[in-house]
Amino acid sequence: MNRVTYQDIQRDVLDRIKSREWEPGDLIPNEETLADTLGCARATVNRALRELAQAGIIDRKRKGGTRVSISPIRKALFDIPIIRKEIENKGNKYSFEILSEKKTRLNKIDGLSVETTHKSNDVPYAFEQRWVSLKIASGLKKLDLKTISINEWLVANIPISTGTISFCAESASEKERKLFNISSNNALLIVNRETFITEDLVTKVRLSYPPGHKIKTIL
Amino acid sequence: MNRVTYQDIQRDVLDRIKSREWEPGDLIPNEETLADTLGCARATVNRALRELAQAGIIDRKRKGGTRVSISPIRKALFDIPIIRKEIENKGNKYSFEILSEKKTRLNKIDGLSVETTHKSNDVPYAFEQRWVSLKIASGLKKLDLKTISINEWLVANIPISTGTISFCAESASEKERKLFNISSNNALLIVNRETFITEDLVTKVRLSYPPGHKIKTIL
DNA sequence: GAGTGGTCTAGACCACGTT
DNA sequence: ACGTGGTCTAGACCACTCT
Repeated sequence: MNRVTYQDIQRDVLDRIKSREWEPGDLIPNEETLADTLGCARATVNRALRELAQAGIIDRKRKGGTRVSISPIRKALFDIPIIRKEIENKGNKYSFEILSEKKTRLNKIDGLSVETTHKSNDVPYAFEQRWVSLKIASGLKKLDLKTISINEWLVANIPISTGTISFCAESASEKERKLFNISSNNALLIVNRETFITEDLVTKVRLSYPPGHKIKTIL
Repeated sequence: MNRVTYQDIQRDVLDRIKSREWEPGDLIPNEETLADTLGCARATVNRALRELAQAGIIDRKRKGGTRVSISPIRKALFDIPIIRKEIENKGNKYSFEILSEKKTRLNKIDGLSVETTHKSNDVPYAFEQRWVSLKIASGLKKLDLKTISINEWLVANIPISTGTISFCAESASEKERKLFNISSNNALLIVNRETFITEDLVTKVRLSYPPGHKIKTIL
């Protein structure tokens, strides 16, 4: 007699939804009933359903019960990798080159503006324009910059942060056309990121990828 | 005497990481020790840490213990909205126009290929090229197509699915240039999606957005 | 007021991975 | 072999929200 696991319960519930035994909008049995039916503790049912609710498959309300989500919010979870790892995971050699570096102010905050080219097997892979708050960058030595990229230094040294990210498409600038050696198809994928530590803007990045680059995920 | 909640524990752990009491790579106390220290049950600590691990803040291994993540995988969670809602949320009027529709085969499966323009206040907002499996599309009446878009019908009627999504940038085709009325800056943001129900490809979509369109999220 | 999910507890056993 | 996290249980009390 095997125990019923929370994953068993999730499979069971998903199967019933797929088979349309429970349709979108339907109320499903409450935790206690399910626990009795399935022969397990209520806490186990709770964990199974809580996670399904997190995933947007079902909606739960105290007293209101649990329903199959009517318009499940499709959520896509992206991993934002360190570019070095992204390249090395493909079995290629990573390198980077700092094109320029100067002090600038952004929103009246002193910072450092840096332009970097990330390369895969010595071929330009992405172009990065970054501003870093000086308060943060002060911990960043010239020596470090020779060996690791700013972003990697940041993620290794700044454990927790929040921020925004957005994707868009732009035509390549003259500089980018030269860098990526492109002519006709000049549509670049642009990723913009802003990172904050408790209200303070730490760094702002614009990454551009050459035509053909894809960012993938699983729904 | 208030009970210690799993959220209290999460705050406590995050504070210690932010204050660098626990630095990236450090081993943190095991569940039992933490439970004793904080004065709560081990299960409560477990839930708190399990969720932080899901979020990529810490890494956990049986026997190996729990460490502050060295290179926290930055995860970005996107909501994939129904285009109609995306437009209506901006306070604009949604409409769509079916440009073409014909039977085609994809990977030896019979299906329907449909091209649709989604409009915001009657201005083209996105161009959709979609293939839908006929097995699925058979439930989709001509009548339905007049009132709701295919995608909306699908999310309302197909509760569970998995799939992939990817972003890239492409130059506008002749058709897209005319549709969006663009000339010089012709970089489009492209979203490709494939949706499966238990191994079977249900629908495959390519959405193109005109220059300037952004897809945003919070880290 | 009553029903439902949300959470905590104390104890137990198991699974994995390091040693 | 042993230490750690992973999970289940049975019971309890609480918080929300619908009627």
